[in-house]
Amino acid sequence: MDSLKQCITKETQIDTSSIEVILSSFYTRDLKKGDFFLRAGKLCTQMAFIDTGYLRMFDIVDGKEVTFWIGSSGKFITSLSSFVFQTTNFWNIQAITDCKLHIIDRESHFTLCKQQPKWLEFDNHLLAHSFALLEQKILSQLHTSSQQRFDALFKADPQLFNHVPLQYIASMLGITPETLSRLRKKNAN
Amino acid sequence: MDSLKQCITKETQIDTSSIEVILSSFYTRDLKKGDFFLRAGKLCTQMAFIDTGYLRMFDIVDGKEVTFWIGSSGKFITSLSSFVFQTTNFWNIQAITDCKLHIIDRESHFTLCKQQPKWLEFDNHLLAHSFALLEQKILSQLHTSSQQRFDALFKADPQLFNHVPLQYIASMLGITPETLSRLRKKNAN
DNA sequence: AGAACCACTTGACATAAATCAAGAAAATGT
DNA sequence: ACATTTTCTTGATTTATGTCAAGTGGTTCT
Repeated sequence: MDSLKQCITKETQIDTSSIEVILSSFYTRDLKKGDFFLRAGKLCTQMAFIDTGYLRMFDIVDGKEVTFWIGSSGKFITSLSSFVFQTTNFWNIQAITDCKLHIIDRESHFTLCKQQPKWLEFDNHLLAHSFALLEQKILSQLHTSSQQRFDALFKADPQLFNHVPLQYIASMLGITPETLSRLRKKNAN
Repeated sequence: MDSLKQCITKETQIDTSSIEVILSSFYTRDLKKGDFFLRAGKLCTQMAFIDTGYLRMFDIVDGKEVTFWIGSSGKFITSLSSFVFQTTNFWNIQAITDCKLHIIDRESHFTLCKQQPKWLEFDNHLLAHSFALLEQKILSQLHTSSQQRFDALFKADPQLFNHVPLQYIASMLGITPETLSRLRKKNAN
């Protein structure tokens, strides 16, 4: 759980005993490529920290899969509104590669929130950050070209393109696989 | 505050004294067309229920205004992550028409959350709903055409087009004013 | 009321991106 | 290791949308 520990301690000053309590609320689970972490229509009762691997969050619209987000190591992944508010979740979350996850259950999470102020603080940070990310994503969809979105993503996480089927990346950028292929070619020259 | 009362009671069963306490935490404020409810760079310490009028939430990118959302009567408007987590807000919120708002301050809000379980419940609903809205908006930007987004908006709120400058609506849909003009023409025939 | 401004529309044209179709490359299963 | 399937690339073409420019109608201000 070293990576998770780092992720938390990077964000907030925290004493050894507290971090240990927090870490002990997580358990580790391995997913094989293709396994589902969550399916549409279910309640989401778990939040996962991605130790290694990639997962994608997608919806099926008019029979087509639309990838909303791809999570990679060092990030948390969950269907946030369902996890927090127990509304019906409509996302699918699936492992794109073999994954190692550190998972916390909903009840453990809320217990921790009450008992460990530092976890509450960290969780608040996570929530605010997630919300800001969504807003940023919308903003970029509203006024940037495919080219610009590709460039930004490539700069932010070049490794992604080596580990994840490009069709998912294309979908996440709101473009077709063909267009992504051409942008990549341009980028290489 | 009748409209606000209705908005809350529509969502949850609540006794008379509780709703009165909640309503008394709000105060009313009028905005003139063009007035700002919030400016980028500030902390957001207020959440507003729109009794009458329209407001827009926008950011300035590369010198251009990008409208993120337009709020109309019966909705709440605030820079949510800033209001909840006191992170720096980067949205501008401006009255598009004269507006009547019912406002609650951040401290009052958190006091209410502790003292009135029904308000906490209602707030949870608001948060979950907001989050789901953002997700939906991203999804629609990722896989629908201008035409489809226009149709959906026109169906959801035809009145909007009579009260709000079309350039803001265009921006919110991620298209140019010219394209919106042509879609409207098509729609009329 | 008139001047100035602003918002919207329209047309001509340019461009980005989607679609369709074929083939190459890579990954997977046996 | 081979056959099969999936994923990616490439080219030709079409389509949707953006850009530029001009003109119209409406609103606001003094």
